[in-house]
Formats: sequence, C-alpha cells, structure tokens
Amino acid sequence: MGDLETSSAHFRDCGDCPIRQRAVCSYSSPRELTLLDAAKSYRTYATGEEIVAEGMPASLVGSVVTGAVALHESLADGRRQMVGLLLPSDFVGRPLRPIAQYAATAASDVKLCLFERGKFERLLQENRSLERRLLEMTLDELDAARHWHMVLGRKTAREKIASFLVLLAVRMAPEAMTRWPNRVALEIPLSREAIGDFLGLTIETVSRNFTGLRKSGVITMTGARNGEVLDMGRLREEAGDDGSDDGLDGILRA
Amino acid sequence: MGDLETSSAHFRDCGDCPIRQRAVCSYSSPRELTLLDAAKSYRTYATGEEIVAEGMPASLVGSVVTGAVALHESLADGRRQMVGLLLPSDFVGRPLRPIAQYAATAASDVKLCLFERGKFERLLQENRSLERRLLEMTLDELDAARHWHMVLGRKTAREKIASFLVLLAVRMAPEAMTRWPNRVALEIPLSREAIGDFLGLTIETVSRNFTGLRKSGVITMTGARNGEVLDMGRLREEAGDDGSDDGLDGILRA
DNA sequence: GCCCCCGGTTGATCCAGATCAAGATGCGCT
DNA sequence: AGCGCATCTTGATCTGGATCAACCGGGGGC
Repeated sequence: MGDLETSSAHFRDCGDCPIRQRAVCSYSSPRELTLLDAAKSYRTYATGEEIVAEGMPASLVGSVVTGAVALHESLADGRRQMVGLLLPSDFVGRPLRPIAQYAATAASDVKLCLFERGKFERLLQENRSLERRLLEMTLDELDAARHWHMVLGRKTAREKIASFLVLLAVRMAPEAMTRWPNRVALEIPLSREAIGDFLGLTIETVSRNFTGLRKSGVITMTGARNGEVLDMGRLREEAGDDGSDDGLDGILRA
Repeated sequence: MGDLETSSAHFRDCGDCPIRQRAVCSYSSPRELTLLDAAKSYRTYATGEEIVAEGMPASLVGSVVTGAVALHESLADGRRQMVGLLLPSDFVGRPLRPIAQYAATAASDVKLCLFERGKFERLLQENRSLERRLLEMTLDELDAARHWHMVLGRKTAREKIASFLVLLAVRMAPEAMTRWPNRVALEIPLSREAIGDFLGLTIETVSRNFTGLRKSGVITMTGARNGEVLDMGRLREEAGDDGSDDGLDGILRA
C-alpha cells in the first residue's frame, strides 16, 4: 500500500505535480494554472474510505494524484458492481450535475487534488482549455467504458483477468510501453475481491486464473499484489486482443 | 421498420427537427443554429448498412434523427460485441480523434444529421454552447455506459432483458414517463440476435426470457418486434433496480 | 394462392464459472 | 518470536446460460 505512494513525495504546487502532464489541467496556460492552484486542495483517503456516496449530492470533483479510486453501483438487493477504476491523472466526480450516480471509494490509499464542484464549474466556464481537456478526457473514458462492455459481454474469465493486467501494466508503466518491452512490473492496487467485483467474477475464479497465467509463464507473482509480466505479447494474446498495438487508447483507461 | 420512420416526415430545416430539443444542438442560439444548419446534411442508411468502420479514419459525426445505430467492437478471433445503442438525439462519431474505435452500423433504417468532422470541430471551437452541450451529453453517456457495465457484470439474463426493455420504453416514450404509467408501448428496433449481442447473451436465451416475461404477465408481444409493457413497476423490479424513480438518468441512455 | 426462407421459439444436453468447503499464507500486533 | 485474523489458494460440486438440434410462422416473391 505504502509503496503506491513512493513516487509522490510531498508537494504543494502544480509545478511539482506528478500528473501535471496528463490530468484535466494539462492544457492549462500558466495563467489558468494559477487559478486552479489557488482553488485546489489536496486530500488523502485511506484504503476503503468512502469519497462520494452513491446517489448523494456530491460537492467535490478533482483528479487522482496517487493510488486508485473505485466507482461502484449497487442493486436493490445489495449486489454490488465496480463500474470504473480511476488511476493517477483520471478525473473523479461529476461536473454539471449535483447528484453522483456512483459511489467512489478509495481502492488503495489515495491522494486527490480536489475542487469544490461549484467553483470548478465556474472555472470550466471561464477557461476554454480546461473545458476542452475535460471533454477530451470524458470522450476517452467513454471509449474505455465501452471497451469494458465488450470485455464483460464476450470474454472468458481468463481473458478478463488478462485484459485487466494489460490495463494495469500500461497505466503503471506508461513511458516504458511505447515500444512493447517483454517484461513489465505489475503492482496491483486491488484485492482479489475488488478485481472480481470489477470484472463480474468471483474471488475464487480470479485466484484460479492468476494461478493459470502464472503456470503458463505469462506472469510471475511475488505476493498477491505484485509481480511481473514476463511476456507482454502473450499477455495481450491471452486477453483476446491481437498482439498489435492497435486500440491501445481503449485499454489505457478503465 | 418503416414504422420507426412514421414520426419523421421529411423536413430540411433545424426548426422542424424532431430532436432539436435534446440533441447536441439543443443549447445553440439562433445564430449558432444558422451555422449548423448550413453545415449539416441528412443521410439515411438501410438496416445493416455500415456507417463507420472499426479502427478506420472516420470523417463524419452527427446526431441520430430516427432509427437506431449500433456500435460494435470485434475481437481478434471474430467474436463481436455491441457496445452501445444510439437512439434519436444521441450523438454519433468521435470528435477530437481521427480514428473511430468502434464500428457503427444501422440497427434499423436510420436517418442521421451529419457534419464533416473537421468542420464540426471548428464549430465546436467557435461555439461555446455547442461544446458545452457535447460535454454534457458525453458525461451522460459515460454514466450510462458504466450502468451497462453493472448490468453485464452482475445481472442474470432475465434482469438484463428487463433492463433493456426499460431503456427502450423510457427512450421511446419519454414524455409519457414522467409519472410512471403502467402500460407503455414497446417498439423494438433490434433483432433477437442484436439484443443478445448487446447484452452478452445468445439468441436462444434472449428468446426464452422474452417468453418468460410474457408468461409472467409483465409484457405482451404482438409479433417479435413490438408489444406492450403491462406493468412498468414490475418490469423495473424484474430488472433488479428497485421500483423507485432514482437513477433514471443512467437508464435513459445506452 | 403457395412456397421458401429467415428469424424466432422450444427442447435436450453440456460446460464455464458460481457456490460451498477446507486449507495455506502472510501480515500486523503484542 | 508467536498468535490471530485477513486474504488468498485450492478442491468438489452445482447451475445458469451456452451449445446443439428441431421445429414453427409469417412475409416476400412468383
């Protein structure tokens, strides 16, 4: 858990921010950034802590700085499904509507860069490049959400797990991935239960398929939450996507 | 099929447009609308016709005027999954990226209001309320896509079918639904195969569950593609959502 | 009108993943 | 170090939906 924080040393200014290049603020001019800098506040949440409650007025929006945030929807009878996983630079919360349709909870220890929703909406109104970047990110997230629709609708359990690991590998080691290296470190910010919850599988099925991928030599694990992809090409084949680099956009976000 | 067109008489001007109040242009001032009006062109596609090919440069964006458009993603081995269903007033195509990640095909006979993508992007740049409305619609679609993630991940086949019918009933009779009437007409713009494709089910399972809902008296069918919801509350219970009106936003779009 | 064909329904069997049930591993705490 | 609870793994069985296989029905063409 703590190791998810290693890269995030303490900082106060947007200038030092580790997600500056990819977050909603990435198109902002120095002038805009000054406004954002003044309006933002950092907050950390411990694993399991609730950030926004489902169907409740949500007054905060912002960006994931470190860690992972899970979005959940529950059914009347209590069944619960994770419907999104937000990683560093992803946008949290729902601008332009007062009620959050999904609960957001800290899947690991998390640091967020937060804005009061009303204030953020005013900033959106007054800063074209902020609004433009949010539109772009939202379109990307929509493509990604539709990709997961396909994963859940058509893929086998093993393919689902492999797809999930591809997402993690790509998001956690983005620079290293421009030309596929074979080996990529895996740091899994979720419990087996949470992974199952995201992929519509049980904890047992998740576990069995981790074991399967390990025995096939596609990954190694050192402990349940970290390991290494031994062959990225084969992992992508296991995911049912072809081995090419196409369609990575859709894999890059959850 | 033809009956999906009944309400759409021929027209040329945005002023007469049946989706004027809900589409991407709905915030546009008369001045903006003049620009859109000049840039738009209508085009119809026959059932099954391809509108955009997966992974191909796509030069068109626009709105569904009548009929239904299916978005598809395919796997390397040929498995195919519908990842979105676009109904009248929904936005088609992918602004801000040259390559379409998903294939779009006409699920029924369809009429679209189209813009050349480059031109639309210029209009977005120059017209705040157009960009704002697109952002709002994209955020809504994202919420909806996440809702389907939950449907596919956690619901039984019967609940999936019921959820799908709720979507159709609400989208096809939006005015009538503000206070839930019990009975609502159902016009199903998709084949059993396409429904299965959307919900991650086989054609046989879809058929069996239609029969099941019919035998339980929740719906009646007159022919395979139209019928009536006899008890909207029970249909929503069958969908696994509670009977309340909460969370309708998420149901309103596919 | 009649026939053909495509889409839909119904039935019988099978299997991937759920469920039920023990263990194993490991991590924090004293 | 040793205890205790969490999480994870592994095994045995069960089941919802897939698959395989007929059959039905209605709309279009002749």
